[in-house]
Amino acid sequence: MKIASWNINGVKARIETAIAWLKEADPDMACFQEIKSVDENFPKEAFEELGYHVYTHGQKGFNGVAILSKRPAEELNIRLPGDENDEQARYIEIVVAGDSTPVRVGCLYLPNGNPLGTEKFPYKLAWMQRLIAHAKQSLEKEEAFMLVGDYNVIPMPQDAKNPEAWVGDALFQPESRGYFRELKNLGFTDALRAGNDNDGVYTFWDYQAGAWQRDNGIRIDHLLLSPEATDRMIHVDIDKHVRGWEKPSDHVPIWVQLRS
DNA sequence: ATGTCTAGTGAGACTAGA
Repeated sequence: MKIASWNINGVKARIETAIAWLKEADPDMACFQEIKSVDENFPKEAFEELGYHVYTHGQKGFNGVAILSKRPAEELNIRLPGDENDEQARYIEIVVAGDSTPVRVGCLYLPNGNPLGTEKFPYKLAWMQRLIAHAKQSLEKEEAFMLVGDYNVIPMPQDAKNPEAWVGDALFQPESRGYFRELKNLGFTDALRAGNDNDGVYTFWDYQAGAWQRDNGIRIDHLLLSPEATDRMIHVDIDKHVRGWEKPSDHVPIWVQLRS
């Protein structure tokens, strides 16, 4: 089972690019972030034609997450528990049947948190604490479980081309990195780092200042796998070439193949 | 440090968010 995550930066602007990638990559499940669409306007039919069941949790203007899955959801949960006043659409989770045991996938768009000194940064940290609490509870189920998405966290200096440029940024604060580490240390495996210590592995290149042409990237999209999912991991990769396509998102897809 | 993009509003020479 191939499971992918991709911040598409607007489903309306990205529909042709997304369809081209789905046809090429043919994932069994695709988790999208930043759909920037309300549920009613999400182009479900275009994805259903490719054989996907479509689950969305959108809002007007920005944020928004969606999961496309060839297998139907046996369970669907939206919103991260822990704050009933949080209106931002940043989390959707489904469970599908695997060939042997169920697979639970949470698709998340973690708050950016910039600029520091505003309410945005404490919101990010509070959201991360809620994610840790939810992850802790979910791990107790001892399922093949994964938390995938745009974490807006650069875990280590080697995850940025120019780490010094990110020192004052919410994506690279000690608190942000600390909570990411705390989450991972609950028992998850950072799929990409399971067998790859290389520098220069990125998932995001800014639209500005020729970041893509200079390979000035950061690794902020992550696949965190529970022990049960990690045991079934066959391959993980980043579809870097998609950043060079016409009308690209500023993020690229990252995916993992699990033994079904 | 800043060479951009997306959606929304309302029809911008705009703004917010990233």
